[in-house]
Amino acid sequence: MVGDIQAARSPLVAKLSNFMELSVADASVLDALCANEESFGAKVNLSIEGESPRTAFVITHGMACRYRLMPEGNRQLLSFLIPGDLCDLQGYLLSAMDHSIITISPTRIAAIPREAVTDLINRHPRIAAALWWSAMQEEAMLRERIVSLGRRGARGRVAHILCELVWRQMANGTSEDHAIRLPLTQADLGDALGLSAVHVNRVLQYFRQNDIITLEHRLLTLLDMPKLQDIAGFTRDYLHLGGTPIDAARYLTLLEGNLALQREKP
Amino acid sequence: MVGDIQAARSPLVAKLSNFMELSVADASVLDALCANEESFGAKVNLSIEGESPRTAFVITHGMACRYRLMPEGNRQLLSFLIPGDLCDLQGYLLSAMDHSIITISPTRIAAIPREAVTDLINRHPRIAAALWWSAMQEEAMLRERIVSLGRRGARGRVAHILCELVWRQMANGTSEDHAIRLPLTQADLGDALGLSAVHVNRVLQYFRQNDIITLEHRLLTLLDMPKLQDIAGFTRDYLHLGGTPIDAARYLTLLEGNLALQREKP
DNA sequence: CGATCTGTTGATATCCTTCAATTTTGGTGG
DNA sequence: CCACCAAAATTGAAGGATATCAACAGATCG
Repeated sequence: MVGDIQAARSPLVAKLSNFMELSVADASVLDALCANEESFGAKVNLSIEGESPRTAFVITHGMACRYRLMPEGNRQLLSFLIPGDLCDLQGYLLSAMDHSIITISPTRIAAIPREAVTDLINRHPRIAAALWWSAMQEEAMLRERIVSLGRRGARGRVAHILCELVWRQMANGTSEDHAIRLPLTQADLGDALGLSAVHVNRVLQYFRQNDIITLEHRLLTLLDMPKLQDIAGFTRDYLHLGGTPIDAARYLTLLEGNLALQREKP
Repeated sequence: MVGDIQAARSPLVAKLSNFMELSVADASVLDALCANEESFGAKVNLSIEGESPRTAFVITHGMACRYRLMPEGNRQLLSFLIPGDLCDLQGYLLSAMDHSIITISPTRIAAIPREAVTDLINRHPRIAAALWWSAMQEEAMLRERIVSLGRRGARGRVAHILCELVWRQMANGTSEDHAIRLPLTQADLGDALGLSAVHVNRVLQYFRQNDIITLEHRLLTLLDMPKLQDIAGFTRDYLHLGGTPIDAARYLTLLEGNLALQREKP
């Protein structure tokens, strides 16, 4: 389900296609969401903790992250946002952000008006389901990070996040064969993994010396993905890239049918 | 917004009332969800990693937790589930659980059929919004746990989780004045916080010796909540207990109006 | 009322941090 | 295109927070 046909499509469509076959109509609805792009440079705050959330948006290019600033001045990165990621779809329900979002590399995002979200949910049950799937995937990634921070050593943590980023980029059609652009500094990785930048460096050295990865000029290549996954204890299960259960698919078809019926009536 | 009137209500209604004033009709719709209770003893698995998710459910009594088992045999607890918590509302979209759920103390849950969820979303926009709010709160708690594991020391972690549990129980009408039932062992706390049980013990000793808490016979009392919150760097902001932004409330009223109009037509 | 969890305490080990110095890389203006 | 500056990466040494091991005391439950 990963890669292939989606490669040509927008990252959003490619990503959601991992969940479920989308019709051409569905795909164009999704692509329409990405119409109004805005560009930002690196290290620009898109949202700030305490302020009210910006409109929902999709990442179309580049990379950003959610983070929290601690009283002592250090950071904790919470998640990375890559093309195809949907952010804060229901954010308008909250009065204040509980964390901030900042771009890492130059990034483009497309705002999604509140009404568009409501419309998708009311009139496109299949896409709505895909959005929920996406939200559940995001939650699963947060849980996986908790597992990393709680129970994996430094090597496992670094290995795991590298695997995750590569798999995510394979899923959104943005990677070239186990190699991805990785615009993160070692300090960024440390802030994401609860490690010091120095220690991240030593772990990366170790991976390089054992021919597991190369990482230079912001380009990461996994030379030995099985080994890296083994060090991480990585399974891609939590990304739920395997498609929908049959009865869920049937249920969605049923909902679509009901909706068509309703529309004919008046 | 916390406590008071909700105390008499079901935990679910009490919890969602922190987000938005609910009508009597809304409350009875929610209470109807809790109709079919099932009882479980302590340490009973409600869901198992790899198996297909059970129907969505609400916790009505007791306590459970989500967790992952590591290859070496140790556990990482991911979140605690307490009365009023909604679980896996859209779970039927996934083919396999990526973690397990186990009861901690004897627990009662009420299954929510898939159709009930769809119905809420289509016909009760206000309740649907409350469900989203609840989901966003859950996500925020996961992020906060990441912050704890990544950037807080042992004392901060323990302090933080205690504060969180107390605030959550205040929000669902289950606490008595800074005191709550805490059916967790020190090993459980360690598994949740990425600490050894031994170290959790030492931290608790420290809190007791400094008259910050008492914890005996599974009853936790915060003697000095400000101090504990200070040690934790705890703010309740991320729980979003402060109510809806005005324009979101207006928007929900608008949606309800549209819906009523639609219903009159045929 | 004995068996088994749970909690408590001390001693030792380890992984990771912090600090500090140096090199390398990357970006920017002349 | 080169010189220069700031940011990032690298390396070594020393210290600290927490894990692990082990033994015992207390609580809980059939």
